[in-house]
Amino acid sequence: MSNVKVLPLLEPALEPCCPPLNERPLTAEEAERTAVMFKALGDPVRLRLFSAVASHEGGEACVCDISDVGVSQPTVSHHLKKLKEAGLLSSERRGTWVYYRVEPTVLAAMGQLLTKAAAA
Amino acid sequence: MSNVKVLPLLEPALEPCCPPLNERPLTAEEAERTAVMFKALGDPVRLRLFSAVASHEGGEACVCDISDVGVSQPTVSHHLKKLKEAGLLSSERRGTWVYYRVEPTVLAAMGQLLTKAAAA
DNA sequence: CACCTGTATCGATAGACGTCAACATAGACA
DNA sequence: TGTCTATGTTGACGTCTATCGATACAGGTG
Repeated sequence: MSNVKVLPLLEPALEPCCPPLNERPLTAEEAERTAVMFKALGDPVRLRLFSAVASHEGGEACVCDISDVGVSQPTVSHHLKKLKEAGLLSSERRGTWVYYRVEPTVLAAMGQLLTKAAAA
Repeated sequence: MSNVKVLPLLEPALEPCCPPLNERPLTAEEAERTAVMFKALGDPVRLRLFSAVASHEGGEACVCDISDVGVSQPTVSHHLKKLKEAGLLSSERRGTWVYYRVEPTVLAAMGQLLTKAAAA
């Protein structure tokens, strides 16, 4: 089950998933895929976890490095899973610890959705 | 009630609310404010409405121009209110119609949160 | 004034979501 | 093998939220 590909926009990988938000109205399907990513960042705890990983040395961090966000350990695990399912983080086990790292491609795509829209 | 200021990051207006997501871990308060904006775009219907406004001529649109997203009129109104409360849209009544327009400052700030993080 | 159209609000409801305690799993080490 | 630590999963519970029909409000027109 954890092997299932749920990354919403890594399949095309060439296109940033969707056009900038001001180019044309998004289709229902485009909106569905894109909303998953924004929703993933739409929770304060997830935003802190993501920021903690992104700002950590090398753009990756062990769960033990970032789990001090005021919620229980299962909740941290749950939120990291959500971020992973949204394609924003990837994880890798190295010995005892699990390391999460940011997916820069997806991050850049999201950013361009907004900055290109803001510029025009 | 509609005059109440709920825009989460228009008060500073100088700073993009928070540092890029990879500069340092967000504080709880920063995450709280920022998550509101991402959450607003984390719904497919809202994303379509926002994209419809942003891509409309002049960056603004009447509700009647964009309300064909497959949900009832009260639901459209509800989502537009959410986007407005998040600071992403502003509205103005002109005669019979209400026009919504994008708030480019906020949009750019969100974009930089992501693009600066992706670049580094 | 009455009536029509466009938009917002109210109240209810079903489903999604965040959270936790309890338990399960994976790897390290003795 | 057994035990300890780190992380993930399960199940339950309360709250939030998306949605709708009904209704209210605003502005134009007659």
